[in-house]
Amino acid sequence: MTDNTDIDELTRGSDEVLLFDELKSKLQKGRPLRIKAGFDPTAPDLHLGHTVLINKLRQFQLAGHEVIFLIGDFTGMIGDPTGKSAMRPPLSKAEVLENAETYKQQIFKILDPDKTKVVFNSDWWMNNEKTTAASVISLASKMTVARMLERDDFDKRYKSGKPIAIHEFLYPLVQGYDSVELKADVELGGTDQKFNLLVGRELQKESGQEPQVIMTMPILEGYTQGNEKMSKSLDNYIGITDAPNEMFGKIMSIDDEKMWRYFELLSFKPLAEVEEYKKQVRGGANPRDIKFNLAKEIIKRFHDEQAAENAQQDFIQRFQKGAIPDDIPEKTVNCVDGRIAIGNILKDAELVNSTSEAMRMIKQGAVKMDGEKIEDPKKVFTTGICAVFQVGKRKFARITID
RNA sequence: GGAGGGGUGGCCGAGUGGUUAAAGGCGACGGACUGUAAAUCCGUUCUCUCUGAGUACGCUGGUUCGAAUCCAGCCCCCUCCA
Repeated sequence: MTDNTDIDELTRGSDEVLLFDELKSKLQKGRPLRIKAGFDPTAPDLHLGHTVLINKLRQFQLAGHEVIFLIGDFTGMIGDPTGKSAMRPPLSKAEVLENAETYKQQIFKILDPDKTKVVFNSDWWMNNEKTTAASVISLASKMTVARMLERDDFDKRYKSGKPIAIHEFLYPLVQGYDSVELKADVELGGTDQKFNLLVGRELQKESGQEPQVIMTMPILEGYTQGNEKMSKSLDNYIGITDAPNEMFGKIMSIDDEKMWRYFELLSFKPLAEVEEYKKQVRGGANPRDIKFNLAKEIIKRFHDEQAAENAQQDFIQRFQKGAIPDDIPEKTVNCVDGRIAIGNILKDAELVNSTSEAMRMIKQGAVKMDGEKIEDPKKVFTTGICAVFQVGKRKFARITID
């Protein structure tokens, strides 16, 4: 079981722990704690941002605690308050189970399947005598509007006159009640979840349970410029199913400052070792080489050691020595009358999104064929050619013209 | 139910009859420089059969030689009053 010297690692990277002393005393109980974390049922396509929380679960798991992975298939219907009101249509049981499988495939690269309990909150929210409309109203009676408006998101919207739908108030209550149902000792969530997690504490107190400790984890920034959160819609994410080379490249393009954040939140290396890296950089080591370690560790986690090694070699070949990578996709494009223009080749091979973009790329000197720059945007090719086409530094395809 | 404000390109946001594929910013992309980092500089950023053409400013229709800009109807969003 965890001893107190581990508490720094256990709370590593966390944004807030409420209450820290309660966590300490819970850890001293000498029994495995019940660690809860909830996930949306609709987005089983995880990226590194999601894994910040999962990594934290892993830490608790390694320390001997019981991890409860809650799939919010009922709360998912309400839709977490984000301003877009509207209930989301419920997923069918089959869809939920399918998504759960996808989740498992992904999270078990980090968590131990034998020690992870996966639960669905529809189990106690739907078709269950305990939770009738009357009990929901009773639950709602435990919270006041003023208290609800303490939530930052609600507060801002209320003050600025933006609408808040009534059902949005139910979300924190429902999520909070989940903690009662699960008798959670600790609940993990993103910083944006703080309010919801606190509601869990309140409701547990109401029902005579010792309140859960809440630990919020920061939202990981995307790997591209700026500090926006990593998300699919901003296309600044590193997916955990990304191919090794892609992962390697993305991690290498993180800027040096942000790299430390990634180390703190994503690496399993002890804090002391990370400190050592920082010292090396201060002493003049090239941050790129430190970043190599990060990239390899992450790829090893989601692929394997060999893949990580290969990705690094490929990276060195490609970017330090300017070679063409060896795992480039094979594409075949068809021409109409035995002829096809360069713009259409690049578009059909998905190297660009439109022929207009192809034109621009050529004008900007970004297009190469077998390493030779293509200057003529109207260049026409005929059947039977097979060559490596390149757009910019990253996009390659071996294209056969058929 | 009444009064008012608003819907513009990935986002923010100018533009109130023509020189507007639509200022500016952000983001993204390409090039230079590098460590495919950052910063910086230059360029690009609707589509197509690309020195030309076609679409485009919530939707539909109208006025006009010409509309994102004017008119009518409709849809959606917001504010205040009840």
